[in-house]
Amino acid sequence: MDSKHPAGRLPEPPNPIADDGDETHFCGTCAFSSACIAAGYNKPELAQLQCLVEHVGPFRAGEHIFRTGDPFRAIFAVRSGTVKTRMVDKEGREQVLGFYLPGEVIGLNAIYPEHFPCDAVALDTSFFCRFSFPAMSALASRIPAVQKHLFRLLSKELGSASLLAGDHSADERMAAFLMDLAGRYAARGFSATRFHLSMSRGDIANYLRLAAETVSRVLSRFRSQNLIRIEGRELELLNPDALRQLGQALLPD
Amino acid sequence: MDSKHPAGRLPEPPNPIADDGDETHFCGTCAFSSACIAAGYNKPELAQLQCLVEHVGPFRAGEHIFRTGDPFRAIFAVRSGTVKTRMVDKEGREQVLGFYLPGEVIGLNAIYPEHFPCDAVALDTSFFCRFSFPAMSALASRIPAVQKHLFRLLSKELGSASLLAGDHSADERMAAFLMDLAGRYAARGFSATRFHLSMSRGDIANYLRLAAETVSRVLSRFRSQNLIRIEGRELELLNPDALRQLGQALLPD
DNA sequence: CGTAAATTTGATTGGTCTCAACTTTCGTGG
DNA sequence: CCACGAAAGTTGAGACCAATCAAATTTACG
Repeated sequence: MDSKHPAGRLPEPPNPIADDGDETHFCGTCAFSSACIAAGYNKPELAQLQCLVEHVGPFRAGEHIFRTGDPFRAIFAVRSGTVKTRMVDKEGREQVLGFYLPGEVIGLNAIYPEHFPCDAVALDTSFFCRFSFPAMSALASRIPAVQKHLFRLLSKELGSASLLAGDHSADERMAAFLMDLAGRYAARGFSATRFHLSMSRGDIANYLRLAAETVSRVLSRFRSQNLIRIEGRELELLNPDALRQLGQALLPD
Repeated sequence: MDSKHPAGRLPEPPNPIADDGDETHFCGTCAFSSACIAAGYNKPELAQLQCLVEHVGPFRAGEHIFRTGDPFRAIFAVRSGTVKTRMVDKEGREQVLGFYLPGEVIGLNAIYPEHFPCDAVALDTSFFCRFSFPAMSALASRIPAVQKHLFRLLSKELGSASLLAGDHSADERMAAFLMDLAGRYAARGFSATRFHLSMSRGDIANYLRLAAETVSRVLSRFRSQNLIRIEGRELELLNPDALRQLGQALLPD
């Protein structure tokens, strides 16, 4: 054990799987929470919002939430678990487009083409809130706050392409990736310094446009620099400031 | 003259600057056309749509349409000219996010942050239709087709990040870039095989995450392979099929 | 417990960047 | 109209980071 830390094993991090028994907490951290609140928990409109939501799942690791070419009928908020979206070109090469954590929304890029342009694959056992898009649009017409919320969701996703931008080194991209995940977990109320990487090294590499071997090497280097602790897919950020510094060119602010 | 083609100079391509005297044609190719049509050219709503549109310009090459941090109040449809959007990090390094041609819309990524997250810089003398976003939202609430159109615009832009995706060779990225431009010009009624590159080699390189020298080398190679003719910024695609083939991994379908 | 998949680590290769020099284009003013 | 300087673009040579190839090891799972 070359780690300077006492424990031989990383303790289990808090499991970022929403408690099905705690609707209020989950909804409070969901990307739709402000829309739901705007609709009014105590107004008749809420009933309509509830109407168009359907809880779906579980999906096991590797199962598809939707597939490329499926007709677009709904968007999905991740309720628990993790999802990757990906495209597969005709030579069979996979391209990972993004990872989605509890509270985040998938499927928005299907509105225009009216068919899903990518696959969504569960990385963990996952549950979702399914929002019928026609019903959601109709509601948005009647409740400006819901419309505004949808515009904001779409616009927000437009701004999140920056991890891939620029010709940055493997270290910069990896540091930015870890800090991005940390920030997104923190935004949903989970630990920002200890979490589980639901995706494989290969998926991370693919997403960051690196080779899987490079991801492994960078993580090893970060560990030897005491920037992180990592055992398998359990991660602890030991020096978030240094990581933020490393990835600053790719991170917001 | 090492070219096998008879003419010593490339003829001037059709100038993709909308004819101000031909409103109908421009609006027919604008990204908002279907919204305008949906609003109904002969209904009272059209008056409202006209109300919230303001023609702005000219902006000369190098002038800003908006700057990072400006409060978000409107989106802009390019009426004529070309625009690049870019972010500048605190070390002063520029990152080109995209190029926008006549009929395309800029500013959508500012809805969520409520401030523009990037600069928009004219590459040509340019004119715009400015759409007040609050007014547009209000109209969208009353006219479902307008709302739908905004959703589609936003979603479409989500799907257009693919040129940057993947770790592809300089040749693949350049070929895909040229074919993407060609397709977008064609969609607006301009020539798909002869057009002017309004952006510098440096801007192309930055956008494609290459060095300017690499862009220059790739274009020279394409020329020597008779895939293109290029003189300065005047471009002719001599073998679009081969270029599409080269860039297929990055192009839709 | 055994096999396949994932991960780590090492050695080598290669494509693109960097540095550098030169040419061309463009805008400006004499 | 031409001269001039600055910016943009081209081309070459060498260096370097990450990809690829290869192999050992660990982990996951039936």
